[in-house]
Amino acid sequence: MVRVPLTPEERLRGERFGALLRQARGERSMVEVAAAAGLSAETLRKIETGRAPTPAFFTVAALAAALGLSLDELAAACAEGAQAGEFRQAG
Amino acid sequence: MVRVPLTPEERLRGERFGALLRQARGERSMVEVAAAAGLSAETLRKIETGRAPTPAFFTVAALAAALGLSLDELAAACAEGAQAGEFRQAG
DNA sequence: AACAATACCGGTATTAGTATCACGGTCATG
DNA sequence: CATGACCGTGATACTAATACCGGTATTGTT
Repeated sequence: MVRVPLTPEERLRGERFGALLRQARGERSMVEVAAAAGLSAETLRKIETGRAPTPAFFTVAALAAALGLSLDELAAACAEGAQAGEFRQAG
Repeated sequence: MVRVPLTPEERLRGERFGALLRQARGERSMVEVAAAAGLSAETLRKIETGRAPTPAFFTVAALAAALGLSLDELAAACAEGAQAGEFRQAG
């Protein structure tokens, strides 16, 4: 076992992370936001649904820029949720 | 061609990114910082040397927390450096 | 010189992220 | 109803991130 599989906690964190992004996307379409961030819509979908629980840093950075989110707040929101075991909205 | 290989620009960005992290690490050892961030020292080394140019978001978040860095500033610093010639948006 | 700690490098194994292809649902058109 | 366009989704293909092992060089201590 050279690479540890993602833990359930990490997957849960990914789901919260995706939920935050989806919420921030609001009424905008996946295609539009994905294009603005330079990703494919499928990749954005996977991130939002938690099927890609640990996306690349620059992918997230591009998404955050397209959505007007702060990376620090995004990470903090997920970390907080992980500690409390509860989903806490940012802002 | 299902997944586009990393472009030279992305690799260069990874090198700048790693250099920033190494600078922020200062006198602390790789082992210590890696442990603080919950990574293996080899992974930290690869990130710092640019051999892992696009690390995972939460990996970077943990590193930034261990180093006392802001994710937004980190991303901004790399984006600034990327002004050299990176314009690959669709459209 | 021997020993220990740190950092660099190549190879290797395994999981995960990302892009393309193909399908179902909805709305507008004819 | 049939057709087409758009969105979201699942399956598939392929590259990259992460971790472990062994070896090497440098530095500091004894």
